[in-house]
Amino acid sequence: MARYASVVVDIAHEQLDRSFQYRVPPSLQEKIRVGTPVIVPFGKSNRAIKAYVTALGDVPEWDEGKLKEIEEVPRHLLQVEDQLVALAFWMKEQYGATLIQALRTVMPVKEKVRLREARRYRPAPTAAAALAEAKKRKNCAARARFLEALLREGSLTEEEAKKLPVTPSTIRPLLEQGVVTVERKQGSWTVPEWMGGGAQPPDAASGALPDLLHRPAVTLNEQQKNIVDSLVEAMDHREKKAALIHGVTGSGKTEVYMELIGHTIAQKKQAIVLIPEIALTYQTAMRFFARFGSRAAFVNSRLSAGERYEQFLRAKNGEIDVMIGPRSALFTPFSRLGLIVIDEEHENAYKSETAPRYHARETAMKRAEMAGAMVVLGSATPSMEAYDRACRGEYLLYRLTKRAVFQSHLPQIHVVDLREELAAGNKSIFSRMLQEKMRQCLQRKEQIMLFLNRRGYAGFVSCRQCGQPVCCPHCDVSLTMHSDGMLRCHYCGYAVPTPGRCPACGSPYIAGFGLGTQKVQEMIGRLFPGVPALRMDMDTTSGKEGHQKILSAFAAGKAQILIGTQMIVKGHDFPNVTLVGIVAADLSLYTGNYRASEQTFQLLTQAAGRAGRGEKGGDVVIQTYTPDHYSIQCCARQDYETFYRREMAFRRMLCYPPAGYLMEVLVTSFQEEAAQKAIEQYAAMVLHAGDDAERIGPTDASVSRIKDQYRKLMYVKAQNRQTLIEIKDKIELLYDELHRETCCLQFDFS
DNA sequence: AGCACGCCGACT
DNA sequence: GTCGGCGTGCTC
Repeated sequence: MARYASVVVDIAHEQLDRSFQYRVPPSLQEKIRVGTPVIVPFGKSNRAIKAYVTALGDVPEWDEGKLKEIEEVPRHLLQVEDQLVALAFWMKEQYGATLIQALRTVMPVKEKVRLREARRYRPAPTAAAALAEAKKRKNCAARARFLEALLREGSLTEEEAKKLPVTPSTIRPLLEQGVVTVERKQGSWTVPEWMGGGAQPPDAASGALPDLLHRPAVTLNEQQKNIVDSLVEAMDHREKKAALIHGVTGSGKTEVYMELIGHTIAQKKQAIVLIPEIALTYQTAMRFFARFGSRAAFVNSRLSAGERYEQFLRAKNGEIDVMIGPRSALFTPFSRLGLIVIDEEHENAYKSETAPRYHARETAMKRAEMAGAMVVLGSATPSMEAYDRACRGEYLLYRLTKRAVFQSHLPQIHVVDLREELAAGNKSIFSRMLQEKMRQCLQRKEQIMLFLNRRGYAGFVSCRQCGQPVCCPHCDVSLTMHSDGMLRCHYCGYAVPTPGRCPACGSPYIAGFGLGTQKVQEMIGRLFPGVPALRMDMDTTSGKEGHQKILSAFAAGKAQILIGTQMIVKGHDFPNVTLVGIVAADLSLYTGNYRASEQTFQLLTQAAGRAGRGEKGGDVVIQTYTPDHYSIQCCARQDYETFYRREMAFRRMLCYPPAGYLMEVLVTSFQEEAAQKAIEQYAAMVLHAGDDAERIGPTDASVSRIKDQYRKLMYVKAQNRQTLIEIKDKIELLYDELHRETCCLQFDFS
């Protein structure tokens, strides 16, 4: 039995973001495990606070005399929080991260900076008098400073107060006297500002809620009805823990989700709906409000921390039954969770980019298992992982093949071989077919989307003489040419004017390569003078509001052509779009990632789905230099099954996921030798691990330096996940022992 | 975060 | 001397 326990204290502050060791009294030894919530005395006043046990041991890591004793194990805690903490432990174990990082992920409320932003000081009516008083007295300089600024500005944030400078110990007495009030930004269940703002849930005032829950908002077609019936059965009898709905774009998956959520609520349980951030539109929000009224709530990255906190609080208090949001909504503290829906399950937005690099799909499965809930996945182009599991019977599998929208047709897809275009003397970036279709479409006064998986103006600049591209001195990536004549690094923002001569060999034969949205826009301008074309990519707009503006302008018909990268094909419906052009499908096909084919298939299918959302039908033109590739062929025939089989064969052959498991080990350091040495030691360890693990690398990462940090990586493949986790644990131990000081270590399971 | 500690000027 | 305002630093 362990005599000492390390705990993390349940307080929202950076400086407390570490563990403290306590003695475990004999009476509690049976009860205390890693992850157990405990009450401990803390600080000079020994106030009792809640903490979680992070480690157990028999060695005191602190002056033993100063160690305090754990007070108690609380009896009836909010089980939700404890469940989420357990989930954090699981995530740490599965994905590799510090416990603190994992806890922070599941308890996003505790964010120091954000909470600060949400707080505002305002002067009370008595403030002016208090200021005069403070000025009279000589030892109240800070007080006067604060009150003066407050009266001048009307209100101050905590940040602004700090700059004056004024510390909390000056403000506290003023708050107690009521001279100053503090205002926390209150969230509300109205549609948030960023979604068009202000509107109220339709039935909020009428109290017509119970009625709504039992009445289907729309009539379901036969397919939808069958799926709902079967899933309700599965939910009630706990036959299976998960299901996958493979439904073509526009086949009405949302209606199925709504029914299932309605059923969940009727069972007095709660539901979480995960949506890729970009797909959460005003229309979607209104549909949920229309059905579930104020029992539904949304979270979103644009919400202030205060608003988000408010929503999570409402969830904890049982005031809501449905939470809709991006992957972080998975950690909504519902205590009676019954259903998790993951829409567009294949989206890579569900994979976290920061430690713990969890996948929302896998983590949802774990949370559902803990809570006894059901997981329902939906996609028009299921991920290889999900479809593989469904095929093997781990998930129930359903298909929705009919478009629910009346009279809408699947688009006609044409594949154009760009090699033939060149042979025929067409040097334009638009094939003859695309040009012709665009012309016809413009004549019919319909709209066109041109899709390009690239950003910037003309890609990189390289020398024809020596072949060297112009690179960023900090990041070792090629710089991208922009229309203002500057070359920019997409990682660190480094910018330099386009050189007239090659920096490497001095040759004047230096020029740009590639294709960007700006270039496409220019070509459109030349081909169709006077036709308004909008462009949307990372460069044209700063922030998501800008994107929204462009999309609304296009939807309102202010332009006939929309040119853009991935972001234009996700989630938005434009009924007047009858032509979608994919300028160069190859751009996403040869990125050097083993998922490139899958991503291309998904992207093309999605882009194709944008055409003909109205009654008019539509055309899709895919331009490519490799028209025979199965991603393109299967997309053109709208044949997911064949794509899946071809891709799965490829994955099996090379043991890539989901046929095997793959772990990336990334070491970063300001000192190149340190990173190199560390990765080599880890590599040697994998070799000794024997078993079924296979090592790839180590090598420099494809971007070998970012912001002056060197990046070394290796991959480990194995037949089962546990092998990889064991290797990960060993590497973590070695890292803690030897490289902690000089390097950062990250894992990525894909 | 929340609290004690210690420094400093002001006042009985 | 003592009191209150104010900044600083620590919490096993």
